[in-house]
Amino acid sequence: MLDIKRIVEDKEVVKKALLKRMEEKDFNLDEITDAYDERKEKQQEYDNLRAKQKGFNDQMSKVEKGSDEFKKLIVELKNLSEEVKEAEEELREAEEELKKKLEVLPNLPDDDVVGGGKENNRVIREIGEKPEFGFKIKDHLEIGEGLGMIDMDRATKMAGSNFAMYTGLGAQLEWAMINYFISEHIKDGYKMILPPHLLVEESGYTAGQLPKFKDDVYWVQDGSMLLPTAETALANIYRNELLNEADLPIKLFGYTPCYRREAGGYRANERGLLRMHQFNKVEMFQYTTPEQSEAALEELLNKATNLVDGLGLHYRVSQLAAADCSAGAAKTYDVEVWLPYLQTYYEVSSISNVRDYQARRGNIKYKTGEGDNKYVHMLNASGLATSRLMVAVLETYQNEDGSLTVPKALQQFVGKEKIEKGK
RNA sequence: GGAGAGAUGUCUGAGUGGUCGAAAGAGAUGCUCUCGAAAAGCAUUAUCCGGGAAACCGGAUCGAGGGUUCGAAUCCCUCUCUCUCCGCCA
Repeated sequence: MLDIKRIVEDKEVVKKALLKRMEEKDFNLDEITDAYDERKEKQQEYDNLRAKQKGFNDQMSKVEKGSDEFKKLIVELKNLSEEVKEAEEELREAEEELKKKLEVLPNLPDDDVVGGGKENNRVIREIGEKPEFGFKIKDHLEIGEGLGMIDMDRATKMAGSNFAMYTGLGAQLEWAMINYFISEHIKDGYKMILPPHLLVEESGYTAGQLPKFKDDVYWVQDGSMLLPTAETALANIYRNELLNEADLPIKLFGYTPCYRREAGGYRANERGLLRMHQFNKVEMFQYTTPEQSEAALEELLNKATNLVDGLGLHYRVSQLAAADCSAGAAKTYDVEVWLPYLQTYYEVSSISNVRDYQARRGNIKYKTGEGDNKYVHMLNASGLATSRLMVAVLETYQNEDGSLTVPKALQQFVGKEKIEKGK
């Protein structure tokens, strides 16, 4: 949620920032400031009427009940009461109207974020080299299924399309990655969280996924949603709470599966583990002061790339153009690993500074040393999405004989250096 | 799942229709005292919206939403959550 005052005071600046990620026809700031003025007016009317009404309280308490004077006052006050109720209703409507217009606006991109969509994403770092193979390589499914690590057919039988089942060493390898990430985050002083997976609607709203993405999440019968990412949970830990400045930054990470309907459908080549209704992800999260958040974003980026480095995969880091950032993000980096079979880079981590966007939606503040209450800044970063990394690991570490070398960092967790057929 | 009790400010907790944004205590902060600290005394101590340069003024907020009433923290209804007892169960 954007700060309405910012829109009122700096309309042109806000407009210019939004134009980096939206087309002019898709938003209208004048409508918003009009709605704000309308609300202000309705509030004034209501406040005045209420003040008048409350002014009679003293008098009423002193007049004898049932006396002529009492009866006379009642008649007058009944009318006033009606007016107050009308004004209250109008105020409520004006407030709702303003909120409705305001909450659909995405965050303002940072100054150093370029405008436009995907095509303007800027690769800022490229690490390692595309692996060379002296043989015809297989895709991750062929390797994984060949080694008994993944069973797509049976997963589909029990769950429907676009679900995967990890079996045997496949499950162990997936879990090894999670373990590896967890141990690194703990080393870095991040606090581990295992949150609920079913969340109330309000949580989706605070994280910024609702109302926009209501068709992309799974809903269960009593009105809760299955979280599409641990971020949704981690962004709600302190909802409606007041934190202390001394406690910031708060650094957390959580592991959950991510459940997504992927309502848009699939591209033909996104087979196997690339886009699933359920995938595993370790998510990092920080609550900071406004002054701390930019450094925190860089810290999270470094943590994410360190993990990919540890796996020995080739990857690049992109800074996303405004329209490619998720709605809440002011600035986003993507870490994309190289997939040898598809000959393309795929996102395994998205690192975003949402600044106070989620904090406004969830009313999350901190008390400064001076005693002011200010909105916290919040940052989220995958650290990392393991199911997609599995694709890169399977393809990058495949051997000509169909076996798989286990990346060094994972060997202690898998208990093997190599995965071979039938062994 | 059944029965009951409850939800008030940073915390504990009083408040059953008007003078209540809310007693009292704790905590915190400031001042006095002190070489310093403790103790003691005094003072201050919610957030949001609107107006104002400011002092300050008006309004909202006592779990959430609705209702009754001229008037609601207080009465009624619904919901959420917490606690106790019983049942059931990883």
